[in-house]
Amino acid sequence: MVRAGLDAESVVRAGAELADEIGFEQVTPSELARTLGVRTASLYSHVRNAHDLRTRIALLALEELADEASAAIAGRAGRDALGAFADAYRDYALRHPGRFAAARYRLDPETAAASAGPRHSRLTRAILRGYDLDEPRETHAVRLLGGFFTGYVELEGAGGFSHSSPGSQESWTEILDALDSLLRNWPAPS
Amino acid sequence: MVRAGLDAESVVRAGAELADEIGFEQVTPSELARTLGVRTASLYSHVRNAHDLRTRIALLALEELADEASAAIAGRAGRDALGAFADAYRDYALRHPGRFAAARYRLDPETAAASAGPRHSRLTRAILRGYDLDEPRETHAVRLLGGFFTGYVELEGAGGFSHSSPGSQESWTEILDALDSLLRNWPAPS
DNA sequence: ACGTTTGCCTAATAGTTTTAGGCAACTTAG
DNA sequence: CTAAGTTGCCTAAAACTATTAGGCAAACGT
Repeated sequence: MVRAGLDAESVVRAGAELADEIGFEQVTPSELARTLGVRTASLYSHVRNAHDLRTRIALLALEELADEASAAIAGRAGRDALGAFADAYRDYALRHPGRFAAARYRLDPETAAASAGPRHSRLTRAILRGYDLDEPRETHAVRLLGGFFTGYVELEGAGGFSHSSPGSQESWTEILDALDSLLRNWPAPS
Repeated sequence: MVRAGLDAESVVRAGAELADEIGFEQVTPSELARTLGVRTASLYSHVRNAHDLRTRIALLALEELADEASAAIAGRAGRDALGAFADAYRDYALRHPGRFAAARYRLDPETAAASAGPRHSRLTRAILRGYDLDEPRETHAVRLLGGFFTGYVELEGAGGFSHSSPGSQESWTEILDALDSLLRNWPAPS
């Protein structure tokens, strides 16, 4: 019998691949086993259960996303860094819709804390160093950016901006300009 | 045999209720049947299949959300309307996490077009009337707000802002002030 | 009261998730 | 180069889930 030669990592990687093709929700042990050409039960040596499989795909996606964002902002600052970071995020989502959905899979608190999630906040903070915001404003700004990137890309992926003009790319650029301007002129607290 | 007296509407309503309790992803025909005290097969007279059940819950949630947002902005304008709208959104999500997740369920284009989704855009546009933005800026602003509300609430729900100060409520208010200021001073196109 | 509608049931089929135990394909050490 | 150990995959089996078909009786309109 010829072995497929799988291990935990290759299984999760194949799961991520599959997610991009058929959607994260549709990634199940049985479906994944089918595409790998093995019996469903065989996956259980590499992954604890369906939830564990999804969790590992989520962790992989968070890591990849942080890596790409990190590379994108290296050597940049201000509006330049903001644009590069935002584009890294959006490009990843468009290129890997299933992985991006995975990145929003609900993790239990301990897993989330040990994930690349916190790295995302740190990267966002790094960008904000180019704008001098004091605390707590910097934290507000991190949350504004994180929320906006997440939500915009989700709505775009759901087709919310198709069939209407202007195109999504134009809105994206203009909104980044607007946010850049806001970060440079954050209003005084009321 | 005592009947439960269900019909399509009550089944969907119970499904929404269940979603808030155990999470939208976990709402399945069998789980719903269990809570309703009927056999799984019985639900199939009211709902075509599992996907149809979820779609109907999504449509209900979109409708409810639009109703609440609409009521919230009645008689308000400017920062006042913006805050009321945003709070309606966020309050709904905190009060009904399962329904809110349902509202982001991927609908096929025709269903989406016939849903309350477009009403959400119209409501957002109504708010923006208080700020005079010309096209295409108004569209950009709709997308900025829609994206931000969606994403912020999602991250908050996932626990992204717990265990760190300042509290989420403070960020929320400050960010709304900041967005209000941005809408009044949207930068000229580059 | 009568027929119609409809809400729910049982029965059956096909597929998914997960556990247990086994064997053969590789790997490593003597 | 063989013996021992590890590991990757398999079959078998139990417990669910999704879905279809057909039937009966409760409720409803006349």
